[in-house]
Amino acid sequence: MKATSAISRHASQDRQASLISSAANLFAAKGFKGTTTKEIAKAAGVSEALVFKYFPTKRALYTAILAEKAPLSELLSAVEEFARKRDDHRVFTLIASYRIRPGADPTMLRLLLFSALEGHELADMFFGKQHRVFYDYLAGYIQTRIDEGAFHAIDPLLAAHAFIGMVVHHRLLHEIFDVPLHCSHKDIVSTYVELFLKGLQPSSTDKKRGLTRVR
Amino acid sequence: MKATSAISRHASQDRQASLISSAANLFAAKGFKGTTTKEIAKAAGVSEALVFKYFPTKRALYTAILAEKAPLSELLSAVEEFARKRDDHRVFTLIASYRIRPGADPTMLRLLLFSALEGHELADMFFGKQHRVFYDYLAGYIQTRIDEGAFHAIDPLLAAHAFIGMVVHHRLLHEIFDVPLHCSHKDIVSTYVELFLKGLQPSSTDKKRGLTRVR
DNA sequence: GTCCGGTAAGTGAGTGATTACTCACCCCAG
DNA sequence: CTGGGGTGAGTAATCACTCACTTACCGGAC
Repeated sequence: MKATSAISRHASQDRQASLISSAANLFAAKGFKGTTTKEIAKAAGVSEALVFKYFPTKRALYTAILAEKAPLSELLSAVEEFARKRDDHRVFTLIASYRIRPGADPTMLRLLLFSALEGHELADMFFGKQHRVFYDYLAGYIQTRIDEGAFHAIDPLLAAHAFIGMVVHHRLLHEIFDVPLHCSHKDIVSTYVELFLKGLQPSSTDKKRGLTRVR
Repeated sequence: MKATSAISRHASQDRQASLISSAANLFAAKGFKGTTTKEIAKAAGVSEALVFKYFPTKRALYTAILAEKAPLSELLSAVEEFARKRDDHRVFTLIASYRIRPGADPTMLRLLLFSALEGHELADMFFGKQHRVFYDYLAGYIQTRIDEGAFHAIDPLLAAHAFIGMVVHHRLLHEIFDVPLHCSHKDIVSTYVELFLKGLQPSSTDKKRGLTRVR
């Protein structure tokens, strides 16, 4: 009551943020169409009318969620450090451990999938502009290792897809389809990394021929 | 008009089937909540009221879609033939080529994902009872190859997840996220199969020790 | 202090459109 | 003339969104 002006000087921003996070959770849980503005308001503890004071439409609230989500930059810079050292295991372990964010946040995978399925622009913005960079980066790293002869000749983008596919699929099974993990996360990561790196080992014929197919 | 009674003696069954397929397409495209009964009726070329003559509720129509979808048995028996011959390449190529059905039908992946996200029982029935058998089968095959010393010691279920993950992820990117394929389907399959099989090759230490970890 | 006025935060009670679903009725083959 | 396939015109509920309105808070004028 008294300290209101000091503590919540930016009350409107707080409201906006809490609306966004409430909405993100609900959209992730039940989809855009499956979530009502009344529910969002209730979850944020305000009246439905107020939602429309902050966001002109339900859709605007939806797209606003985007701005809240962190980019991949932190992960990429961490990965780059190991990449510079040509430490394959660390590079891929790191990537697998981060489990191909959206933010390691379990709601983001659902949100992303819902967006893609429902055909919203969110999927394009999120996946197209942020996530796809990641695949390209990984493919680039694999390409340089191929050039160095550390990996055998393979389509690097396909290899990147394969690795991320293994990890993401596991996350998908676990988080979306409720398949229980039958071993620890650490075991999963190390098994996948080893399997993948072994699959990329240069074959004897490659070494002989010095083959490095470029895409 | 004239031959109606002869040709469509089972008019009601035809109607039912066309309603189911129309509904399946729409649910796959826009989700359960995103599809209206009016749209379904229009797509099937009947009045909205008729929909409710055949199915008591929208949800009943949804669950009825299940019965229409073929089980995995054909794929499994084809795979089993190669499995008996211990022809790893053929086994995995076949699996990858079938692209981990639902029926090679592109709508089924969307339908399955929507179901899982929206939390319908369809996901449980479809994935739980049909699809999961497939993972277990694959894991079983991998286990026997490990026992024979053809593959190195690895958690077989994890390996099965990894392989199917690679393929499904690719399908996901392509069909759900509209990522263009940058090489032919055949190339993708053979690359993935080779990568995977190479990753499973027994290491020299395994051979020496005759290691076959069982889960 | 206190009174004023302007402004932003917040709401209850709607609005028209859309939803899943119903019902009285029609049509026509047997 | 009867019964099943088929429909137009509803209905109550719910939806996203609006509006008239109250309350709370602020900086000054006196």
